[in-house]
Amino acid sequence: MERSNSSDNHPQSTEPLTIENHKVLVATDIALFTIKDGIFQVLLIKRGVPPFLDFWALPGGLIRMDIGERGEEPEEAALRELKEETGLAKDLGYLEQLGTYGSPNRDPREQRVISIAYFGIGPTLEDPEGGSDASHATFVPVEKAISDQLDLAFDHRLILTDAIKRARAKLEYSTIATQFCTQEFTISELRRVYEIIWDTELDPGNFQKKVLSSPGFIMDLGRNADSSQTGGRPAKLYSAGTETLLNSPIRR
Amino acid sequence: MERSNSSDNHPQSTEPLTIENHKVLVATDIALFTIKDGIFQVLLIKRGVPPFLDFWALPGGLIRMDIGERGEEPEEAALRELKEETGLAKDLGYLEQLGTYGSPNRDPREQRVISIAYFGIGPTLEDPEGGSDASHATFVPVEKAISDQLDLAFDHRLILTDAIKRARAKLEYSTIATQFCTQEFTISELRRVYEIIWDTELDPGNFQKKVLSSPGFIMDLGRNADSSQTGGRPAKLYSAGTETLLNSPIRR
DNA sequence: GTAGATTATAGTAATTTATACAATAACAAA
DNA sequence: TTTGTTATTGTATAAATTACTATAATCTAC
Repeated sequence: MERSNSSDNHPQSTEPLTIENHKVLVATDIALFTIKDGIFQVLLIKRGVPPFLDFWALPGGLIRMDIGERGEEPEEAALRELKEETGLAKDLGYLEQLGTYGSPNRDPREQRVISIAYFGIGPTLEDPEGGSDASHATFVPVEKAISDQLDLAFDHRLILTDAIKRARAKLEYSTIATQFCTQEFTISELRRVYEIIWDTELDPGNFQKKVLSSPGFIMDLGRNADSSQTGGRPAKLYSAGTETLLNSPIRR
Repeated sequence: MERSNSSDNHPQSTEPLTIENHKVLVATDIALFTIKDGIFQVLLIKRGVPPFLDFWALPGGLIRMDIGERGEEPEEAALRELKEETGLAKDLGYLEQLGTYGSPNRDPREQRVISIAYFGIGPTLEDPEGGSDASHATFVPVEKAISDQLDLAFDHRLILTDAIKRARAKLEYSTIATQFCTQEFTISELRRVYEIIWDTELDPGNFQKKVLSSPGFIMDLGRNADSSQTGGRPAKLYSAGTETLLNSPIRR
């Protein structure tokens, strides 16, 4: 229940607080994943301003109240900041809310800031370049990003860890793997998405049968891929199907 | 990325905004489920103040900044409001974040309010009673709660619909069903949780085997339930196990 | 006490699904 | 044309699921 009168008793405080005192800043952050050079990677920016100057961070920023009648939609703010900070031009293949991170001490500055985090997937993109207030934006292998090698700002290591878990879990019971592929792809390319993100090997024949028996997962384009680079029998080309959830999961 | 200087250009506004202008109110809401009288139910309160006076709503309220050093943890705020509004004394069996609802027009009042929604499960509780600012709190069958019979405040029908989906999905691959049971329960009681929430019938023998072959799902207490009320062979008593996720899902 | 009803639990055969691996197909390059 | 490579199909086995049967342990009615 939400109310604008805060006239009730405040046992741990003697000063009466106005409604204004309960307001907080709301930011968004995106963990945007891709597969580049055969490696599962996440988009990070290098911070150019304090706090956490020169630390790496997920792209994001404050929801602005001067856009639209009553401020931005959170998802809209996340996409705007992503484009401002990374110069990313294309639309994302996938975006969903990951969760909200709101611990009182997650931001060291005076003002309390909570963040609505998003989980996104882009197809292999041109290497983005730093925009407005990011001195650098680049894809980083996820293993490196959560390792000790890299200093991540705020609670972004926690957010990123959660996002990686989400990605690995969603591969199993949803069709999001197709979002890591180009618009036209072969079943082998789709299989390699699973192999890279799960760090495992899958049997090509069994994977083929499983994917083809999942209605709405992929659509046969009736054409073959060019095999002059890869060698071997040319593979059929497919595009992403219409279903978002799999009726029976892909197993590791 | 989060920053406290908002010195960048604002294309859709001429007035420069201070950081204070970007702050918003943050509320929490809980969809708290239980099984009562053999029916899947959710805890609702009847609002006693505008807006949405006399509408039904999920328990919740603003995160307070005058509790703790830098204000409350969101989850802490959700539990505090739940207890204030419904008089609920016991601890919950389960609570997780559902998602954040932040559309600019979700609250009709002047101040923009976003809400972090939670999904919770309580064992069959004594009927709660209205507390501080709730004129009435009661469990309502979920089908009735999302039907046209009931007027729900704000976007609480959307939140509740999402929460019900989450409950139905989580039964399949997690052990949360045990949270709908009393501390000691029989396998039949556990099966009835699935049957009630999924509105389906499950084969008792097959369910038994499935549950017993899922490591960490339930723990045998070595005692039998009293069968004088139910008739038939007395069932073994179990308590919730230590695992939270099932390796192989319970199917409908 | 016994018969019948009721519920729990165990067992079993048929079916379906998954897995491991072999066979064939379609190309490129030598 | 032969060889190498990858894609795709097939197949035998293993495992899991499903539908159903059998047995066990209690209660109630007589």
